[in-house]
Amino acid sequence: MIAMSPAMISKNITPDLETRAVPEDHLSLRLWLRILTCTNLVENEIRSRLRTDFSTTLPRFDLMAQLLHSPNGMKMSDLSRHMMVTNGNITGITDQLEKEGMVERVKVANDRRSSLICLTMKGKRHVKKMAAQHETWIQTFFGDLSEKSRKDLFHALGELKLVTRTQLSDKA
Amino acid sequence: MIAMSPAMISKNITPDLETRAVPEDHLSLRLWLRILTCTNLVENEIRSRLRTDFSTTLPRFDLMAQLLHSPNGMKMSDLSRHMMVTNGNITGITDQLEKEGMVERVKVANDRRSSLICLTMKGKRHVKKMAAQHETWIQTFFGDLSEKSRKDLFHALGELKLVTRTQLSDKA
DNA sequence: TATTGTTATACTCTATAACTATA
DNA sequence: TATAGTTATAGAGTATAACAATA
Repeated sequence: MIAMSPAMISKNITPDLETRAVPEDHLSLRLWLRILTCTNLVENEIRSRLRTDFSTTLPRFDLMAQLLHSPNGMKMSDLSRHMMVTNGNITGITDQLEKEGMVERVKVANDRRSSLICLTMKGKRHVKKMAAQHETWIQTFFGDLSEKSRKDLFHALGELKLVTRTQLSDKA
Repeated sequence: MIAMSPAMISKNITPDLETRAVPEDHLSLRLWLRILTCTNLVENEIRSRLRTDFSTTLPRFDLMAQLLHSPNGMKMSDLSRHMMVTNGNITGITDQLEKEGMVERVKVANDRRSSLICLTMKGKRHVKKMAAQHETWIQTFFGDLSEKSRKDLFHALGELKLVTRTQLSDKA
């Protein structure tokens, strides 16, 4: 028989990362494990669907989705920061996408070190389709949550992001 | 100069995955991108510290942390479900940890196909140290969030986890 | 027939670090 | 000196799928 895929694993069972936390553990840890579980749950499913439906991967989709909202293109260092991965990775993903005709490196006049990564027409068409589908997926996943719940969660996570980032840069 | 590591990237700048969302995007998508950003922020830092301080990786730590709360060991299929990865991966990680003397496969009488993965004494000592340190990190990251905020967030994410899981198993 | 776990394969993504070329 | 991007290297993690042993 075929082994279970992560997407299948996410579905039909209750235990997850969180299960390792015991009641005596502190709130912060349990909170973190719950965040991680939610993320893995959704992310596994998204990765699986991107592969099945569009023969692509999450980082590739992320890069193109970033570009979708930057009509004038982005520098690779910008992409690196936005996607929270190192420079060399962006080079690799860009190389692939360029080979597939999805993006192109456009030289700029004022700084000859850098170039702008832009979607081609083909890339733009393609990522628009994927992004629309992606958003539908997310809406389905979270659809049973009331708008108020989603808004509250959004704001609470904004606070979390802020304090976490503060902590991380404090000790840098 | 040395390229920035993900941990460094996470720190000193504002833009992130979320930045790709524009105001017209729907709430669910923006919520998802924010969750993802929070997770990446913390996860990158944890991965980096596990590597630096303990020469290990997140999946390896996760597996050992799971075992810490299962004194009688766990079957590999259990670990697979808990960690939300496929069977073969658990075999690989277990092989590594067994080679390092951190865990052992213990045969059980009633089902000769499976064995229980247990922490060795060495592994138990080691993971206890790591888990304590890991919890301290998390507490620091989230430390500036009030207890009420953390509790609210915890419950809200519980709801999210529930509805997401329902959605995912509904369409299975 | 179904399950547990292993193996083999191939691939993506990743960090690190040294490097080139600009600025 | 600092920045933008590339390259080389090496490794981890992953899915897929076929497989053996057992249930």
